[in-house]
Amino acid sequence: MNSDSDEPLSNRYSRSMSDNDEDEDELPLAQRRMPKRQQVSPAHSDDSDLPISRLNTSNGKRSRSNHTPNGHQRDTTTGNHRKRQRTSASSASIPNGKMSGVKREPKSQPKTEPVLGHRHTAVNAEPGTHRVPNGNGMSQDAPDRSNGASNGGYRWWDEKNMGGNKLKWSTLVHNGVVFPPEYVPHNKPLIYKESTISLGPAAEEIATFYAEKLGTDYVKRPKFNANFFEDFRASMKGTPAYAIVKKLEHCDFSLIHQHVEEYRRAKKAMSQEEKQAKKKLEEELASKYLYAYVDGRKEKLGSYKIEPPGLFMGRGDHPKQGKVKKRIYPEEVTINIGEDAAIPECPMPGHHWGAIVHKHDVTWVCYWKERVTNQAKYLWFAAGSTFKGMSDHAKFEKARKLHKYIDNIRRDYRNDWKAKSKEVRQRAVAMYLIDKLALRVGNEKGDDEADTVGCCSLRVEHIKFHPPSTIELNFLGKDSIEYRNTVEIERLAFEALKLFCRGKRPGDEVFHRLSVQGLNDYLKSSMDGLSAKVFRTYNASITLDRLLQETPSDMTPDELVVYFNKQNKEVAILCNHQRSLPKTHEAQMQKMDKKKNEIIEWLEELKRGKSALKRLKAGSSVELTKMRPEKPQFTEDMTREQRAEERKRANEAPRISTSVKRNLTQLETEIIKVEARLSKTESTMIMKDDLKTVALGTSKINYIDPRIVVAWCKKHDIQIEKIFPKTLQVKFAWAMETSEDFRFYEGMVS
DNA sequence: GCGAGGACTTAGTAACGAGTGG
DNA sequence: CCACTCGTTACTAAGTCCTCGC
Repeated sequence: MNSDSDEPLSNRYSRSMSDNDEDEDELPLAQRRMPKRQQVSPAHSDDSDLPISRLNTSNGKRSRSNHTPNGHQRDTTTGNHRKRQRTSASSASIPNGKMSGVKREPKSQPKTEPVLGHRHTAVNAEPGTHRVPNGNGMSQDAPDRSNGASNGGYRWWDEKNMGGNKLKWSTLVHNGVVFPPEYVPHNKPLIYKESTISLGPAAEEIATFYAEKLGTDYVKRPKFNANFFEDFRASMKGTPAYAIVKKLEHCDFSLIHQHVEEYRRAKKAMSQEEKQAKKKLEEELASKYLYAYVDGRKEKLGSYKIEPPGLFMGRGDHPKQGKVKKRIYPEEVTINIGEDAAIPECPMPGHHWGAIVHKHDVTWVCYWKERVTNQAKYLWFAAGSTFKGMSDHAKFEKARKLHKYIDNIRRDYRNDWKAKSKEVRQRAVAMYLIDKLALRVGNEKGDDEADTVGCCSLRVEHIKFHPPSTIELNFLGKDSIEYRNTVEIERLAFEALKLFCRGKRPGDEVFHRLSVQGLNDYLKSSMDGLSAKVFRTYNASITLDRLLQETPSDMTPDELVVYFNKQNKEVAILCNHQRSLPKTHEAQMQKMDKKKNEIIEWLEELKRGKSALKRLKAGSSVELTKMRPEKPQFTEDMTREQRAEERKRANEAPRISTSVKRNLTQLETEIIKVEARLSKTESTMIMKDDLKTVALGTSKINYIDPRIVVAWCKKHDIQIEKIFPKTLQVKFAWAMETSEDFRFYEGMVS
């Protein structure tokens, strides 16, 4: 517990206003700085305080929906204590919102001299000097010892001093990036009130974006349609269509939609050779652009393509969904490259790069501003690159380090639930929720973004209290994914939380005194580099590590993989990683159910036969009735469609009763086999239904220390490819040599 | 000290294509 | 062999966290 005197005056002031007062009129202060507190000394901890899996909660039900769980929008006139209006104001800071022509430097100045892109004029380097040997700077092909690795097989994890540098590279050479091709009009008209309207190329392209989305849920959303139509109509300005096309309801995109469908069909129906040719073309392009040289090493990029134009597909209730994302031209793009490297030729004739910079402290090769959200977009290196690998490794080492501090941190936040200062109490309860429930921290969001929340931005309407100490959380989190969890929490935290909500309106923030910055600043005082997101990584990884320790020893490899996925699922549920219900899920379940019933039917027949046989003398056999599906009757001249039709008919036809003979030994072995098949079918069904809305991949890619997986695979003699697909093996190349003894929370470098 | 925005990670989904079982 | 499933990859939106400039 920190004493008042340790605090800056500003905090004391805010405390005097709020301490122990649960006044409903209490206004959030603009200042939400947290007091510094004494350093927590590291200590080892036991295995207590595991995060509680969502499965064990009284109500493990989770669902997903596209609407606000609470069914209503926050009252912005009364209950809005949130800082908003960030982006709208900022977009105005760029005059006219355009960059073209003017070579504009991105706001943050590079450490090295920036060079505004004047039509590929080489910068800093005198012509012809300090250049990589050949013209394009990509000649010195380092030998690729990589085995498909993204970084030429460079084993950075063998180096003494990996990462940690402010400067990320000394030399950077690449060939630039590729732009989406110009639009080629198809001249299919729009139908408006039953007459055809030919659109100019600009409007036609936008209409085509929309036609591509027909059939999806997006076009059912009023906001999506309204935003689209506004931009669509604006694109018609100056053409005759502008005077005619006034309402989306009267627009019929079916001719364009037809064209889109035809194009899709044709693409699908391409011959093998055509597909090959296309693939080859793509590979040729990739061979020029997909790799860059970092300090002389060949490193793979994540992508070399500027995003093509289209409609902005914002998730959830995004205010800007449906708006048109315009085509990006080189003038809007900033290239980051080494001073000595040749400046890549601008791939679009008649255009030039927006700017060329030499920022050694960042890892992107190109940057532009996306005009709908005003967000910066970058092209980065691939997941298996040295940059990403090092940073991934550092992320997990940081999470492992947290283990040394976690006991103290938990002890402290429990103590702080009783603190005098409300800010301290709010911070302590928020930390508890972040730790226990693996919640995201929840930054403030603007009015021009979907209304989603995390821990710090939780509102009163998101929590229900069920005494003595159970809370029911229901809110939309990242990507507007619903978080729904009813969970028992510690009594003191429950009481504190209830107090935070007392007298507030539904739209008020629960932790109105707490800021993300304040929370993270405080965490840093407990452990160097600690921030809220580390808890998610830590709890996800340590949960899996511990669960895997309990692996039964008598499992077959197949069973082990199933077992792994089951534990992986626990982690995914902890992190609330969801996916949408697969469209065919219901049908698949029905199919499996049918199969299961058929197995049961056959099993009963076998058992009936067995008991019948017992009444007969040894060596005799019995007649059984086996139901077989009808076989499809194909003829030579049948078309593809006819064959499919026939297959379907046979499948749906009543099964044919056949008679088979079995003796006792045959029966007994078959019963065992069929029982095994039945149990496998049943467990697959349960698993499938369990996982229908759970996404396992996200935790595997982002939260689970890959060394845990590698160690487990080695220990149980499971091939790594059963757990990690090829791309993950490349991404986690640094973890592949982990020994089977590896434990997430032991033996880490401090 | 604060807000804006820059840099980077994390996220779900659509498209693709390899594997598989009838 | 062929259709269908399912795992994988590509894509890009949406978070986190920190720095920068006022």
